[in-house]
Amino acid sequence: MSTFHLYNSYTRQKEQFESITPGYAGLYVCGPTVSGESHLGHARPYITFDVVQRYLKHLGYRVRYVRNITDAGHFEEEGREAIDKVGEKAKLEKLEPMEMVHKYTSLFHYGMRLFNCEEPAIEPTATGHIIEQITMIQTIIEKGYAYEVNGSVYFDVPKYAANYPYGKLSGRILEDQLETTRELDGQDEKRNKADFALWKSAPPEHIQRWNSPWGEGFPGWHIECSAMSSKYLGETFDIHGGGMDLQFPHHESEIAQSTIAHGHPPVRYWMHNNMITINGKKMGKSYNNVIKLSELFSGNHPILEQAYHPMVVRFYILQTHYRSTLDFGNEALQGSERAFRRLWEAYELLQKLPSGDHAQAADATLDKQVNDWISEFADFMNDDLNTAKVLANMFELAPVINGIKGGQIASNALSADTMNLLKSSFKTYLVDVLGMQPLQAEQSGKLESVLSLLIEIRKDAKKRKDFATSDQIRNQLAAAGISLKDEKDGTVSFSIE
RNA sequence: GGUCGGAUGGCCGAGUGGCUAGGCACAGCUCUGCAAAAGCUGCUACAGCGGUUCGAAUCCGCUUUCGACCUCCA
Repeated sequence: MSTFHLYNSYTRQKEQFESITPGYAGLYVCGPTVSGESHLGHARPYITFDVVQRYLKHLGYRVRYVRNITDAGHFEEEGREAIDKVGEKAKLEKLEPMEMVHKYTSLFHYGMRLFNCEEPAIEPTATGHIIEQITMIQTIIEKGYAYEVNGSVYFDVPKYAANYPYGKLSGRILEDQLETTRELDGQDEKRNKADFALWKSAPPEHIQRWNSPWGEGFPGWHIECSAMSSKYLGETFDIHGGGMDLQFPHHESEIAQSTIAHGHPPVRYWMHNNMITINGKKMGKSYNNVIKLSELFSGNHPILEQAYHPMVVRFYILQTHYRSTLDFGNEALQGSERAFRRLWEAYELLQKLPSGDHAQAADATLDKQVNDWISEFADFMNDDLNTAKVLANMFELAPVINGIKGGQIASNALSADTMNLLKSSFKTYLVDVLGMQPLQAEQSGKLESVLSLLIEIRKDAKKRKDFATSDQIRNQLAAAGISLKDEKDGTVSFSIE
């Protein structure tokens, strides 16, 4: 596709992306609830939407990327006992809510940096926008779509559904919702079962509480995203992203609230990434199969056979289309690690190859094939962010690069223009758009000089046919995690794990 | 129970009405003092049963089966 198309969850079809303000793109992504440590499941949306905002930038948009931090409690609807999740956990851990929130926010940021996710332009917190949320709730009350009971405020869903397409995003019908009745306590407050809280009166034991026109309480879960997204991106903005599990009720409620408060729907394009599963089951606290990011990176978890580098995880995630479920497995991750190493080596090799000065390609067929593969990078990204296909083409190109280096392909097979295009495109898509980084950090130079000494000694030994010595050097370095490779041209390269 | 989405080769996965995606693993070969890497070659699958079609893994129906959402959740 020649222009950027993305799958809009709201219309259930691929649509051409057109921003509201030409040249600018607004992106809002539901951020983490920082009442616990980030886990593997968090990696998927934030890596996915990092690529979205990187690609929008690549296309020339000035992007305002907003991702919130939920640091106020979420709580049950449906009349269950209103428990502030943040407050509750805080008691268990004997922490101040803000102390706990700060701790997990920092850990989240740490994980995002390791994944090489660029920082959002704005990262608003729910607790920092209580006023905005109260104001929005007041507007909804004034418009007649919310009511107060005992210090709590609820959104009138049936009234909304009578006038607006409630349930369109998540594909459900209000009547069905009403039928899935379960008898729960404390439901009397709400007029209708499907109503959701905009503001909840805080019981005495509740730690987080704010003054409001309805007494002391705390905001409902859905209102924060509506208040903050409209504040920073406008009443209607381009893209709203998040995990599929947020479609209902969270995003459906956002649409309802914003539509009433502002008079029009809030979002042009809804994007939802699919879930990560472990042995076919969604990862979640209730399944007891959560792998925290720190465990993933250290390998310290019963499911894990080894530690996995953040870049391997990122690569693994991008090898799958974001709307497919992604099943986690050691074998798959280990495969990704090898594959990524190979791809990255080819990339680095490519940048060192001379482009030559021959205007004509000696192998016109290969030259055209390479150009086709390159031009497909954009086509695939434009087709709803098909990162899997982009990577597949890179793996088509890797043997070409390695072949030129290894001599199986003539150095003048590709024209100088093609070589230059290959170099720049590979960098653009692998590094800038997909956001990949090398597995190993830059070396300090001291280690390199030591290694070059050992390599020289080994070269001498090989000249003397003293293979015992040369093999000893290579084997002991290998044991230390440094592998040597004798290249065809007589040089020796090394890589450090 | 309601709604929705899947079932692809040893594993992970893309995708399409007809033209072997890709990766990992595996086997052979080339290169090499030996390794490693790299290159070449091989491995050709789409849950089952019907139907539509010149042709279906791709469309339709049924069956089996897995999952997601309906409740905090990325």
